[in-house]
Amino acid sequence: MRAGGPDVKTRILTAAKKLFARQGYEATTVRQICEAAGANIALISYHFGGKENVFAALFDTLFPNRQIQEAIAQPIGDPAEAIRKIVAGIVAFQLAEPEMIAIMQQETMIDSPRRDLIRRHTFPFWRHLLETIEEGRKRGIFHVGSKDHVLLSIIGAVLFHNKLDYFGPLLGIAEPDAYNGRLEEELAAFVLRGLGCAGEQPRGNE
Amino acid sequence: MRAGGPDVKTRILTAAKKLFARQGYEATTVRQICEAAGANIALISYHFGGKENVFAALFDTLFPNRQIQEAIAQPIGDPAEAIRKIVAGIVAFQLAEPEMIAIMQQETMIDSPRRDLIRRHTFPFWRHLLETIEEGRKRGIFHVGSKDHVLLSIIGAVLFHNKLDYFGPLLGIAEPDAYNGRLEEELAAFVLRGLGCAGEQPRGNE
DNA sequence: GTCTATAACACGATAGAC
DNA sequence: GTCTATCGTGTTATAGAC
Repeated sequence: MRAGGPDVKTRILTAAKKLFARQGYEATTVRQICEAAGANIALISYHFGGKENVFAALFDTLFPNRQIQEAIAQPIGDPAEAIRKIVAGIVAFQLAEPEMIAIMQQETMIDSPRRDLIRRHTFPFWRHLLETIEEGRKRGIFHVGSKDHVLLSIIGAVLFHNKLDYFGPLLGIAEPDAYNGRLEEELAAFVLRGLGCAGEQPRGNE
Repeated sequence: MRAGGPDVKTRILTAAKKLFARQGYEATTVRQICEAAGANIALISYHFGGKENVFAALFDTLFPNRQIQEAIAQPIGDPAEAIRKIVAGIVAFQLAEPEMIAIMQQETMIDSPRRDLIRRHTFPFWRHLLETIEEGRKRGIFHVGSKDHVLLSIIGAVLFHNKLDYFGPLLGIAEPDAYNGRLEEELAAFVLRGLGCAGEQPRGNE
């Protein structure tokens, strides 16, 4: 990234996002970030006040906090449709900011000093998902044993999709997948079937 | 961990496993490991030859490499039953060595120098899962659009269950889950429904 | 606002004594 | 096999010049 484009703060944020996502927070140094951003090493301290504040700034500026607030403010309505919207929202964010989801996942995996920050940003959305599951079960639309466990299954299933490249050596070469459909439909169908949603028919093998 | 128990190499491995799982590889220092193991700082170099070799030793000694070899050597048979066995195997390992799965997940999330090591240990098992999905689809038992994407959904759903504590603040207190069943049944049922396995009826809300 | 130079410290690894 | 003391390096952060 050359110094000609956006301002320094933005360049640092963009570079940090990319490196945090690829290497993890701990393995990424401020030297690396500044080099990638075409910025001097001292500018992280000057503009943000340290590496950890760069991390926090990422979630304040690039996480869809506002969209989440709006989404959870609306009544649930049809639980199956609400699930589709939730899945579609995650897929859209994954498409717009894949590194942010990667960072989020990393920080969920360890007991880091950033854990609470991540929770503050994500828990409202996950609470909305949990309430949707409860509503669907109450109405007899979803049929699951444990709402807590099924919540984890759904989050894990949806978020893990950005690890397709990790499994590249296992897929692709031998017998490429003929799938050309839209990811969000595939995912929503899997989740709704997992929820025991009767209306969701298994897809045929065309 | 006091020095009275197992030998030093074992104590170091146990301490490293715990700290890697909790904090991540990069955030864990050899000083921390040795302190927790009741061992001198120089003994990691002497017994293992460095921090990275401690990591590799963990997967050589504590990962169920032999069980995996045996499991994938057998013919698949009934795909639905094979899926149940795969899920049960993961749940059993998660019960026996939860830290190993946590470490595995972390290293899957980043592009680390340990990535290939993890792949070597885990890919045979994931390949077995993928082949089971293909077999079930070929027989018309499973109905999914993309075997690659559904593979990721399943792995994500099953592995993410060790993050129940992370979501603790979201669950439990307000409206505790009445679930008392066995996790492996719950998980296998979710996965098989997700696979569009017709025989798998949605569970009732008892 | 940006840079150089450096402080202050933690890291992994090991030489050498026992 | 275990320990102390230390080496060399890399880290974040910042003082001070411009």
